Amino acid sequence: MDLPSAAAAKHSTPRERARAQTVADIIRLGRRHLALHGAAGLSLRAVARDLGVVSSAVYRYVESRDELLTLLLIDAYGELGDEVDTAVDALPEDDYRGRFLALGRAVRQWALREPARYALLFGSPVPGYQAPAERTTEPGTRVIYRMVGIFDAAYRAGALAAEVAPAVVVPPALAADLAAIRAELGVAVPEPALARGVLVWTSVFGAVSFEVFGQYGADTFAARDELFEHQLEVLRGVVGL
Amino acid sequence: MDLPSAAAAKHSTPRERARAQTVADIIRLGRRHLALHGAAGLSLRAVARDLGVVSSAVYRYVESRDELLTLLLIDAYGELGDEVDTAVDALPEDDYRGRFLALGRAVRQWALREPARYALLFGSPVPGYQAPAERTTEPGTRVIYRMVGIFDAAYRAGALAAEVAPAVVVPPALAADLAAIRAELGVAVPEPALARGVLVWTSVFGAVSFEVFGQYGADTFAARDELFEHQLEVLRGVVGL
DNA sequence: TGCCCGTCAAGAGCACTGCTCACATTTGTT
DNA sequence: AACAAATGTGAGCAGTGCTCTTGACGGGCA
Repeated sequence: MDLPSAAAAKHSTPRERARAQTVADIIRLGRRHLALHGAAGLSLRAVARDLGVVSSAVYRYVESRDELLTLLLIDAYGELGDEVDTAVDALPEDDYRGRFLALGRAVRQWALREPARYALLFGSPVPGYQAPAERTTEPGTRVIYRMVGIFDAAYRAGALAAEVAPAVVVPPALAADLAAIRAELGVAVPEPALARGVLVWTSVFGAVSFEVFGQYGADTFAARDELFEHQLEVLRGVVGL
Repeated sequence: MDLPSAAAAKHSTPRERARAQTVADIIRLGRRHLALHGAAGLSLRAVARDLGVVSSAVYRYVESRDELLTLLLIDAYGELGDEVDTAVDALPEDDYRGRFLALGRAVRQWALREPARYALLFGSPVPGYQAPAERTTEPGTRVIYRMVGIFDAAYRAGALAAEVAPAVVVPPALAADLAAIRAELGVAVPEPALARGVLVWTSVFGAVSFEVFGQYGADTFAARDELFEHQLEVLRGVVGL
C-alpha cells in the first residue's frame, strides 16, 4: 500500500508532485468528457489527446478505463457531499426542517448542473463496471448519512413526530434490517420513522432522477422548481419533520 | 409511411413475412444482448453474428444501432405496460388500493426480472441517443396513465381522501401545469391530490431504481420485499388512497 | 418465357475504442 | 559520469458503428 495519496503531498519529491498533478489533470479532463459524452462515451484516448500525450501514456497514471471511472465516481461523490454539507451547515443545527430542505435542494441543484456525473452515481450501472466498494462506499454514503443525521437530531430534540398518518406497521424482517442500521449508525430514531426515512431518501432521488433523466415529458412541467419544492414539503411531512 | 407494420401481416407476400420475421429475430437477439451487456454494450455486429449473418446485412432491416435501441425501447415499454395491465385488471375495478399496490408490485417485479431493459427505460439516458418522441411517448406513458386512472376512479367514487396531512399548498405555477394535465387526460382529481400523485409516481420508480441499480448497499437490506411493500403502503397513504 | 428491378447478403474499408508491448527518452540519484 | 526508475512513443491486436460497392436471387410484368 504505497499509493501516492494526498497526504503524501507534504513531503514529496518534484516527481511525485508532477505525477499527482498529471493524475489531477486526467481527472479534470475526464470530468469534462464525462459531462459531454456520458460515462459510456468516456474515452481514455480522447483524454490522452486533450492531455497532449499519446494514448498509451495515460496508462502510466491510470490503470484502466474502469479505474478512471472509479476516480471520477469518488470525485463526484466528494463534490456532491461537499455541496450538501455546505448547504446544510448554512442553517442552524436546530433548524431540522430547513436543513432537510436544503439537503434536497442541494442534491437537485448539483444534479441539474452535472447531469452526466449524477447519472454516473445514481443512474443505471455502467455495464461491465463494478465499483470497488472499499473505495466508493464511504464517499457514496455521505448524503444519506447526513440525511439520517438530520432526522436523528430532530428526533432527539423531540422535533420528529412520533405518529404520522397513515400508520403503517413495519414487518419484523424489515425491522431487523432497520435495527441493524440504527446500531451501526448509532441513531436513536425508532424503526417506523427510520423506515419512512428510507422512503424519503429513495423518493428524493427518484424525483431528481426523473427530472434529470427526462422522464417527465419535454413540456409536461414548466414549474419544475415548484414541483420539486412541493415534493420536498410532502416528503418532509411523510417523515414527520 | 409504408412501414411493414403488424397490420400488414394479413395480406403479405412471402417476402414481407420473411422480412418481418427477421426483424422480430433481431429484436429478440437484441433483447438478449441488452440483458447481458446493457444498452451501451449493445452491438449490431454481435447481433449479426448470432443471427448467422454478416454485420452489414442487419442494416437492411434496422437503420442503425439507435433504431434498434428504439425498437427495444418500444418493445420493453410494451411488455411492462402489458404486465402492469394484467396485474391491475386482475383486481375488481373498485379495489383502488389493491390496484395501486398491484401496479407498483408489477413494476418492481418486471424491473427485477429485466434490470437492463428497466435501465433502458428509466435509467440514465444513453448518451448520444434521443428517443423519437412520436414513437415512444405513447407506450412510455402507459404505466403513469394507468396509475392516474386508478387515482381518478377512486376520486370519482369518493375513495380518495380529500385532505391528507400534511397539507401542502400547491403554488400557482405548479397548479397551472397540473390543470393542463387534468384537461389533457380528462381526470377529475383536484390539483392537490394530483400533485401528490406525481410524487407517488416518482417515488415508486425511485424505490425500484434504488433496488435495481444497487444503490442500497449489498447487505443493507435483506428484507427487500417487505421494504418495498412498506414503501408502497406509505405512498398509498400519501396520495390519500 | 424472358427480362428487369427491387431485395438481400457479402466483404472491404474508415474511423474510432481499450489495452499491451517493445523501445526510446527523460529524470533523479548514486 | 553512470545507472535505474519513471515516463513518453508508436506499432499492433481485437473489437465497435457505419458506408459503399459488388454480386446473387427472385417476384412481377411485357
